[in-house]
Amino acid sequence: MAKRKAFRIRDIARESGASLTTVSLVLNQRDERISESTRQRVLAAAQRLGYQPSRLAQGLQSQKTGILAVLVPELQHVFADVYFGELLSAIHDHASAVNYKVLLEVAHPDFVSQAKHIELFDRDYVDGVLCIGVTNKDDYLVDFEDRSRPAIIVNNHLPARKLNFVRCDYEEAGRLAAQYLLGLGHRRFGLIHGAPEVQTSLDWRAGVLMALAAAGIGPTPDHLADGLYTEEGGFDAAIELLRRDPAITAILTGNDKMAIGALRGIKKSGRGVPLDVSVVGCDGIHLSAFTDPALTTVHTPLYDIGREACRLLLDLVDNRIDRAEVVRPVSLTVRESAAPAT
Amino acid sequence: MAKRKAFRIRDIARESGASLTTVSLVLNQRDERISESTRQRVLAAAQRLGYQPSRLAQGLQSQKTGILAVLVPELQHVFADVYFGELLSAIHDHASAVNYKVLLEVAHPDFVSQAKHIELFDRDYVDGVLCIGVTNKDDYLVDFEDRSRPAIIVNNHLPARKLNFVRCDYEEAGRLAAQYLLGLGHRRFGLIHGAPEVQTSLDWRAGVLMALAAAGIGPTPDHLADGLYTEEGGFDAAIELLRRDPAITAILTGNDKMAIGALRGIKKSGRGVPLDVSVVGCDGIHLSAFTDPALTTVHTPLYDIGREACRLLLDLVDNRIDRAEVVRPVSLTVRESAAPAT
DNA sequence: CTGCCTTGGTAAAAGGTTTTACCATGTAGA
DNA sequence: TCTACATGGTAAAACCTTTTACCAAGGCAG
Repeated sequence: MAKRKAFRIRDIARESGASLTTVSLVLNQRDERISESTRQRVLAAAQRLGYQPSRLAQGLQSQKTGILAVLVPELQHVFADVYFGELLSAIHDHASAVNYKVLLEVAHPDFVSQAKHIELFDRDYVDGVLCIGVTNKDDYLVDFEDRSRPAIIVNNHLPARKLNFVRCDYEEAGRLAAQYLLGLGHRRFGLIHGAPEVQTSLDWRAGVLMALAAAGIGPTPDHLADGLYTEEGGFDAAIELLRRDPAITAILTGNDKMAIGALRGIKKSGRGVPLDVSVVGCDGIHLSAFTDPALTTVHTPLYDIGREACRLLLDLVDNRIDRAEVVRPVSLTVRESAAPAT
Repeated sequence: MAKRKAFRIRDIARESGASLTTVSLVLNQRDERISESTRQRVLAAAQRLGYQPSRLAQGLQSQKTGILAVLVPELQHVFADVYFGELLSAIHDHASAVNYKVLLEVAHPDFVSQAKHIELFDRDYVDGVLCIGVTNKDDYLVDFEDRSRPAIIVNNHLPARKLNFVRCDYEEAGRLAAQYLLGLGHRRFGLIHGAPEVQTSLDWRAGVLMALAAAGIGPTPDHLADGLYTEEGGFDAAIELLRRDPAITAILTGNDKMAIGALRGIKKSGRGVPLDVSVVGCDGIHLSAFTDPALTTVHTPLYDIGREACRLLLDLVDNRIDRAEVVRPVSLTVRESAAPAT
């Protein structure tokens, strides 16, 4: 079967006996000047033929593509990660609700070295970009400081750059977790943070340390470990922290994956959670409710963040706003993994 | 800062003193008839201005979009699932290697009821579609039987429909798993299969039952359970199967997520793996190597399948082939979760 | 009867690229 | 001196839509 060509505006003009212009005007509701009878004839023909305008031609004319790109980092199994998955779902949901399409891009080294992030705009692929999982080392983001290429950093920010962002308050997240554990009487803490080139990782750590300092507690470098944002990393870090200081009674982690790893690491070290060691995670991913014990964590509204980022990107694209710098609040979700210090 | 317009072919024509045609010919290497000096002038100008052709205009002319859609089912956390993630990674990798972009679509009820899968083609959004996670109930797929809308079913097939597919041999997967356990001396089996509307789920089950029948074993319906392709489902199913027949010594599952759930369910039922009950999974996802005990499973080459599907879809798009029906072999990965029957 | 305003509609341009068909100019052969 | 044919290049059409500018016909006032 040969390629059946879709009907074009010309076909429906012929079919309805009107001109191209008339058809276009009717279809776009710019039809103040068209008589009702003509309008009906055109509409009927369009309906009958199942006409759909070509996005290519529309885009050429309007200089809009109707497509947004989501730029994800090159990580082992990015697309199998709940964190990225949640953001991606939110973005896709909102985009398709407003008739936008979502293009997927992975920011691997070739992508940035060949300036593909610019090509996305210059070659008319997309109207805007959502960047997720960025780090302070992503220098190519400088190309998005310019208003000419609308972009939003999702759930992160780069202090050194003037970029739009929508994120939640990771400093507050750290503070909440620490204050909760302080309230339970803990005085000896281990911190498992994520990759230090990720700004929110630093924010979270700063929040924790600030709260501890306010309580007169200044943990040594010995009480800090990088959990790489992974379960394995959290596992190793927990074991290492307890080895360095066996008197630790509480461990805070920068995300839930590391907390899940830490749970296992603590058990492996021969201790119980929360009886010997309390754990407080961060993010509130679905799985965090199903660990054993269920994880006490700081809930970051990832889905909201994704949707809001998408919404604001479109505001940027359509020039309804100039800048976007949004910080959303976080909240503590108390479950079973933290208990009073004994 | 106002929107800085990208340079167009007209700009580089003016800049190099050549005509639009000449510029286009040079840039597309259709330049047998252009003198070397003109060629160099054009190339230099294009380089200097950083010219990139508009895909919108190119697409309008060539009637090709350079974009492929990936259609994923509407599932809780699709984008956080290793199975879909692996396929998505493979598809994206191959597509971008050959300069195609990947558009993301979720096949929720509205999407199909509004025939958005057809719109994707008729409105010139994409050149082809890759369908992952389809079921025998996805009637809209009938619209892809027609050659005019190139599509490939990824790692599945629909016996009732004449659709292109690239998948692995799930019947063989079931057979391999069963034969391995038979070889270890097991005679009493429990089967945890995936959703019955998924054809490969039926294939796997048929493969297992065939191998068992060949050994003179005909399990009753009591030995079958639906694990919904999820960890929770596998957990529940394992407990239920062992309740129905406490003499079961081996459990086979249709994917690794269910196997991971089954591992926990078996322990919960007070038995050890593999001492009391052996388990063999299916797929060989990354995580399957890190369970305790490490999972013996049938490896399905998901990444290969995804890449091959993408490759063949492009062959279809460019009319290099007419049909694609590919079945890839699977292989057993022996680890620790299955042991000789006692 | 002339000029002007409505009403209903259309021709043409613009958006950016590729491709087809054609046009100069120069050279060689007869 | 003319034909024949390379060589090097360009104008214009085509892809499809939206928008701007314009036109024809009818009605009305002056």
